[in-house]
Amino acid sequence: MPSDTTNQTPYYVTTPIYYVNDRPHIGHCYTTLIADVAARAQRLVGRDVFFLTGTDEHAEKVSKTAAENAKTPYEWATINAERFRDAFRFMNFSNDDFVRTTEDRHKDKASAYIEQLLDQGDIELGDYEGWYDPSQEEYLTEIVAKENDYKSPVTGKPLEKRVEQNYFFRLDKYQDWLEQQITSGEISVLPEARKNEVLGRLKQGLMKVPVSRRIKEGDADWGIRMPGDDAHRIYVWIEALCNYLTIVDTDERKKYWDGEVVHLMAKDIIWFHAIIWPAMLHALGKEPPRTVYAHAYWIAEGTKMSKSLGNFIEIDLLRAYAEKYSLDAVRWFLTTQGPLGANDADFAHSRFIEVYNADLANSVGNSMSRVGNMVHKYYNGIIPGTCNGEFGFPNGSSLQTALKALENAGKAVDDPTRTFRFAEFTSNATDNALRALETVDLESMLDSGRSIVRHVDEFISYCAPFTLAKQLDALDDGDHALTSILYSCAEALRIASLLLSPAMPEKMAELWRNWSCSHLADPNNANSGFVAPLAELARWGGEYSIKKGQQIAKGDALFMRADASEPAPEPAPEPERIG
RNA sequence: GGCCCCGUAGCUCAGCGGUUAGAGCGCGCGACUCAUAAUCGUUUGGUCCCCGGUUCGAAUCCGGGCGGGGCUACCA
Repeated sequence: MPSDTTNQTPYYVTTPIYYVNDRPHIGHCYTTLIADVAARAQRLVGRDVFFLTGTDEHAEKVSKTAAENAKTPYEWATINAERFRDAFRFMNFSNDDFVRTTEDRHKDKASAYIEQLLDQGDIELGDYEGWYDPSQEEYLTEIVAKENDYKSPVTGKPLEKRVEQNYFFRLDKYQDWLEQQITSGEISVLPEARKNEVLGRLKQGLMKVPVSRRIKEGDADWGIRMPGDDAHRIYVWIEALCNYLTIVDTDERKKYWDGEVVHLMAKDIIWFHAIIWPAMLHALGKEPPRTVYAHAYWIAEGTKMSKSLGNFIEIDLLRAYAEKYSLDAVRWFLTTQGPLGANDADFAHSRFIEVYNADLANSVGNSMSRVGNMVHKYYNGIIPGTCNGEFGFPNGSSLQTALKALENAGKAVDDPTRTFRFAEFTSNATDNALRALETVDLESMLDSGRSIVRHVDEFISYCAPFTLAKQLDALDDGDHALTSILYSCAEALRIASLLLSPAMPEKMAELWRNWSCSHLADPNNANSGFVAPLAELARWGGEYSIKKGQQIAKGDALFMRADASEPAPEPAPEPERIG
């Protein structure tokens, strides 16, 4: 998509709603972070964005742990939902809403959807027969049961064959439709590896899926009752999926479901999102999601995270990293080094430092710092003039003058015939970023921003404005040349900063304050929204460009270089918490 | 058991039939000094997991193997 047009389709991005009994860890933060970066990027583009996350609260175990902690299920869920809210606030996520499945706005609509499916015959009563593991209180599939010799994989006790009456969703009716939708890409299942997995499994055939649970003696009143049958409640998973629709199923928000719907999640729950949910939507007469994107997992210092090892990277460790290296650095590391593809990614301290120094301190931060410093040093921080960003062409002389200065100083000039076109370069980078964004390729989107930074660094080394600055009196055109060079560096970095801002909103807002750039509705609030779409903000020499006379303050280093020999941050000792 | 993915430079990965296989990072060297001992240039570095096959030609397609990982529907 060329940068001079703005996609007007509303953009709706979701994360799974998180199981309230979990403690917020890197996995929850990562999925929500990529949703946040995508949402911020789309808002920057100028689209109408709705970004939803929240908590899934009607699980049976929630009422159990609540009882163990002498709380009602709702009180317990509230305490834990707050932990997610805290974690997400800390991560500076820009979600437009936070759904709790215990809210009426969700329950009422979810219940209505199920009722509709019942009325239509898409949900019907039937018998569920399976191998029950009494010790774990769960059913195992025939295959799993057989593999374990019909014994509990956990306790080794014999499994029981049980029959239970349940309501079933006729998923089997939608096999052909699903296959067509996914194969054709109408529902885009990403990454490709996951799409193959889903299609492969689809070929094995679909069964009816149980969508209710019989309410047992002594059960807490928790969850949503099956419409028309108080003996059952809606199975949490089925009810939970409905959140994506319930929360935007209002007059004001329905435009988001009619727009581009993108569901993000980790790979373990792709089946629910790529198969069961689209089939339910189709049965309800709603459009399926446009994109179902399942990322892989984080591992910790080369080791898989597990409950038994207790090595989850929890929010407190991320807080410790943010404390030391800044939150935006953490966001950058997670976004660019994360498991967005099919392979798992490693959260390793040495890697964090490497990436922090290479990408942020030495590249983005340093480049902005050196340019700011030169404007400060040579022009008292006031941009003396503008430039079209073209160097080395016949009608210009700035680069030639700069090279002359190098020659006068007895310095080597590598290739005197080089040319630079910053307007074109930054516009291409912007287009590349937009193209990457369409497939949620955030790493490559952000790299487009960084490519501008690299280009600026290369340009500075090539034309050496600092050498030129020492000969302003000796060269006729010296001042004009220096002005052109510094302006172009600053303007290019300004455009780079826009492309980097979805991952690092606070740091880029800081740069804009230092450089007096008015991109934000409120310069002091990085979350206040952009004053224009990217196509206008990023136009070289356009309305929002750096102007003659604009103040460029040196400011503090955005990312101070990290010392690799220092020990890795550790989570602060945790204050007493329930759970 | 079934199905799927991955295995390419020290690390992370791109390339998926066609000139001497690439990028970023790291390492070494040179240059530079505006900048956060940053930057720029450049070198080094690879039986493209193994064995067979198809082809004028394979990292790329096919078959088989080895190694790593995933999914297999009621924990969420």
